Amino acid sequence: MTIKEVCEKYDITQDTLRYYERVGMIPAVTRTAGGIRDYQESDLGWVQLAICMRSAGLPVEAMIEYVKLYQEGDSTIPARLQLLTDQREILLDKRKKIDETLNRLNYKIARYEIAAQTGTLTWTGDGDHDGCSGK
Amino acid sequence: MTIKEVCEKYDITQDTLRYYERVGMIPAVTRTAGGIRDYQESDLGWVQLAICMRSAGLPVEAMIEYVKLYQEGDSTIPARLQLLTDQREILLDKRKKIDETLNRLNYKIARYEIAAQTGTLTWTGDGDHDGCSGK
DNA sequence: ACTTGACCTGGAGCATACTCCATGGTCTAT
DNA sequence: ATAGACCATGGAGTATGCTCCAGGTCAAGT
Repeated sequence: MTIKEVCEKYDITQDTLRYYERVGMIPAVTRTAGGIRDYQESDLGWVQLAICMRSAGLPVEAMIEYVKLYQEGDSTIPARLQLLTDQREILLDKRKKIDETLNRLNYKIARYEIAAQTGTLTWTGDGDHDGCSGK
Repeated sequence: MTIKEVCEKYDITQDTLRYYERVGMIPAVTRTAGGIRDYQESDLGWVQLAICMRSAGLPVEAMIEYVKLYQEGDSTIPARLQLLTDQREILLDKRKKIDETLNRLNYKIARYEIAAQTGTLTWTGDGDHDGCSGK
């Protein structure tokens, strides 16, 4: 599979894909004799993983480390497990923050929907400036 | 309340707080006669909101726009409602991506926990290179 | 063999969001 | 009224994660 096809498949740019490989976020991709990338299934697996991790906002650095450990063989399994659980923690935190912000947004949106009718914002009067207090 | 106290209260640096004000992510903070920031409750409300939105990863740009609209008065209520719902959409998407990545991480972690015992990774044999396929 | 389009590399450039000075003013206690 | 702590501003610098060339190579069709 050419880089162009992979990019279309995953909706990502060629530059990004080459960048991922260059920094070591994915292992070196299979090449033709002429030096042109020819993605195999296993290469695609890494591409998918990289895209998935990045889409959740995990640092490029973490993936680089993971790939590095992977290439060092089975002795790094405990280290990889540690890395994965660390990243999971980070994502759980992140999701918590998002949920908090969603609560706040929902509260504000509810007030704004009323305000859009009346033309003026109603106040809770609890010092909640513009509905910003969250809670 | 001085900038120092606010920073300690919200665990943020003075530079960041001044930056937020400078770019317009929060409205101009109350000052003493000498020009020193003296945060009032209403100022704190905005600080809280800014920190909350940023902690969820919403762009600084969006907050700047929101504050700008807020300062233009009630006529911008519909625009503000729109902005808030747009940002909510973004957060919902983001949470979805995180959940997908968490699923994938959980799957990998489960396999690694077994691998940490046996010393080798077990394979699903479905072309799921290193458990990367997600699904 | 030649054209043409896709691909290659290395390196510079860019957007976002801070972060870090240097220089100078404010304030409080002695 | 002077030290010492804290604060202000403007601007430069940094980290992250791409993104965009320039100049050259590779490969498929004619």
